[in-house]
Amino acid sequence: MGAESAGAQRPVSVREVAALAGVSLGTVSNVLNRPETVSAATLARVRSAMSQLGFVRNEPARQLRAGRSRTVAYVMLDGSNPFFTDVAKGIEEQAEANDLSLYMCNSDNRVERELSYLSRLEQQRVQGVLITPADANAPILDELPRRGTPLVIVDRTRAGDTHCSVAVDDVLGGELAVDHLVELGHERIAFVGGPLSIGQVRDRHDGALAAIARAGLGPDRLTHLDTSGLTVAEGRSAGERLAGLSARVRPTAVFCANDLLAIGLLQQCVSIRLRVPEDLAIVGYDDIDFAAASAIPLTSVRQPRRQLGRTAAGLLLSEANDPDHHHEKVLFTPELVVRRSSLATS
Amino acid sequence: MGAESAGAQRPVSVREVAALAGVSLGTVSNVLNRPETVSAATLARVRSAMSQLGFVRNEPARQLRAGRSRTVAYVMLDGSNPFFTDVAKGIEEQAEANDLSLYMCNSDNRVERELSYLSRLEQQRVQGVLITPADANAPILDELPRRGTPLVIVDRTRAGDTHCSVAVDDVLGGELAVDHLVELGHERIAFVGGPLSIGQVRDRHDGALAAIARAGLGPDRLTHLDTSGLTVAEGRSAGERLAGLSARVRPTAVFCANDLLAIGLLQQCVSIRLRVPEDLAIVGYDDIDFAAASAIPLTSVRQPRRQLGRTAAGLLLSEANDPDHHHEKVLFTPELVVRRSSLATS
DNA sequence: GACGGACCTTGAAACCTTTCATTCCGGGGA
DNA sequence: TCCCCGGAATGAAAGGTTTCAAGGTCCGTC
Repeated sequence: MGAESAGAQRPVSVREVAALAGVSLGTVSNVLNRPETVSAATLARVRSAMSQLGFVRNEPARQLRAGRSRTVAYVMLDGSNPFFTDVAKGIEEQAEANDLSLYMCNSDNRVERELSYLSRLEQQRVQGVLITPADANAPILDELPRRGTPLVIVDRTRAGDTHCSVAVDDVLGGELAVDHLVELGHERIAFVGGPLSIGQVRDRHDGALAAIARAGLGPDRLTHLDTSGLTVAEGRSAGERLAGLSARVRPTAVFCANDLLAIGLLQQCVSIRLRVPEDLAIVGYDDIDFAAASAIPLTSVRQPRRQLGRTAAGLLLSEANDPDHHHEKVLFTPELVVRRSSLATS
Repeated sequence: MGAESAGAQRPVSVREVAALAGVSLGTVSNVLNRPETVSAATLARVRSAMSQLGFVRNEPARQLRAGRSRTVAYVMLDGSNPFFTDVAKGIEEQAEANDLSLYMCNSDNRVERELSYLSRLEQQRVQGVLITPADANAPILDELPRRGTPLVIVDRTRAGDTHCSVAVDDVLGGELAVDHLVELGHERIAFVGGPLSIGQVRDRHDGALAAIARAGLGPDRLTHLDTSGLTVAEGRSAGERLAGLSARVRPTAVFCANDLLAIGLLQQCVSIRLRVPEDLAIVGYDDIDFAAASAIPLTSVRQPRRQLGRTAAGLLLSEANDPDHHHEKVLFTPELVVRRSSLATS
């Protein structure tokens, strides 16, 4: 059974369509690309031949001839972090509006995968690449545009005016979070997140330090609980380490580098009956949808995710199509959303 | 500033590499595809010419000549549902192991987007398509394979032996969930989810009904709270509707068609001080990572997500490469994971 | 010194589409 | 009746890569 379906017969080309319709290749092409120049009768005949044969345009051939593709790509840092899938939605909106396909690739925070995707995309001759890089200083990020593939950096920036980039002010975000905690009277605060090699983490940490300093507290008041990634599991493990400390030295508040960490941490706190926010106030970062839905609704630093994506895609299209495009760095402002996890009320 | 960077100069072709290295086109091609047949000296010369000129292989041209691409695609139903991104990871593993690129597309549950992606992918001549379809009966799902693009259905099945598919027994999953609630003594149960046009929802509902019947309860004991989608927000709104009922008629337990709904519902319950599980037991579906991390850890029906993806990709590759491939339907068994949200203990 | 063979390299053809200068055709105006 | 014109259709060329049969070179052997 099903044996007859195995044969993937050679696909139909314009040549065969032309033969069946009794016209030349050029006419078939005109039907596809400039139907208004073809007489009604011919149009109908060719179209009927197409559907009769099941003709499908060969995009690679088209692209080879045209020299440019109708595709952009987004290489995201972590496909299972809702923050990035939301950014991707913004990109998608913009791509759709311009009749482009969007390919999403997930580097999963691994530099070698990022490299492999970028090289593949370059070979595909995509119209441009959006990327949240694992390593913002990777040389490949320079090479692509130099060789003709526009590239926009998303959720990161980079010194120099070699790229467009769209980001959110992570230092400010860190300040907002810790300012809030300081205002609530906390004086022993932990920063949970890592590795610091991730730019976003470093910036948020710097912001936290700045806020501590501005509050007149010593830098020793900000403990750094390092993690090896920004996942729920890592948050849980940070929670264990925190729980191991005696109440006297334990921080009274935690600022997590993202919401996944915060959610993991929160979960661990709940399971060991550490009260949030009474025993430990928690602030996350990103304000993903799950933040509001977690054990104790999470105070978090919100970033304009959709808009980030839309803007980035817009810049990419400009770079790809506008001959006198100038690189531009857009920096959005984050916003603190206060919820129960940081408010020691009733 | 930055003006000199605008020029996307014509990319380098093998022809220029050959000229610089002083060899023929064929030799350059050999260097790329069969380096072992080229003498060491020539190899070095050609490679140096390549890097000197910044040569990048033109994949569309390659594909045109070769007649097949090195790419597979996954069209997913909802990019912001962690379930699907986890499935995607499984697919990715398999693709990576076979040196294929994976393109992810997000149909966002909209049939017209699904159609548009499928048609684009077909034109791209991808090696095959994995899809979790919005409409499992869409005729396009037949047309693609008929015209030569293998297609595997993920997390759904379909009558007939026209496609490979990989799914999880959703009817059984529904039974597991409701069996559990019935065993706990619940006799007024609600099923939250919709629209029923989504196959997964229908099957889980059917399973729930079967369990109710098997327990000797009338079908009226299973209320259906319809939703217009499977999102956190819809779950919240279902929670509001539930809260509007007086305690006498309100169900004592809820089975949600997926975890996003359950998380939204849970959040709503917490905020209106409906106790979970004492006043309302909740069971979700998918066991996404956030399920364990939610307000009250969520009882949920676990599906082997990664394996689903891996297996599906494996079938796709078999269909694309094995001349005597036979269509196969794989059905995995779900598993109930019991957590606090359904256990009325201390 | 000629021959066979191993090892490299070559060049033309093919993949499918699009473009564009050219040809064809019928009709209206002079 | 002839010419010209516009609309419609044509066909060759181009785009970058890969394949493959054929050609070339060098060495060892007889």
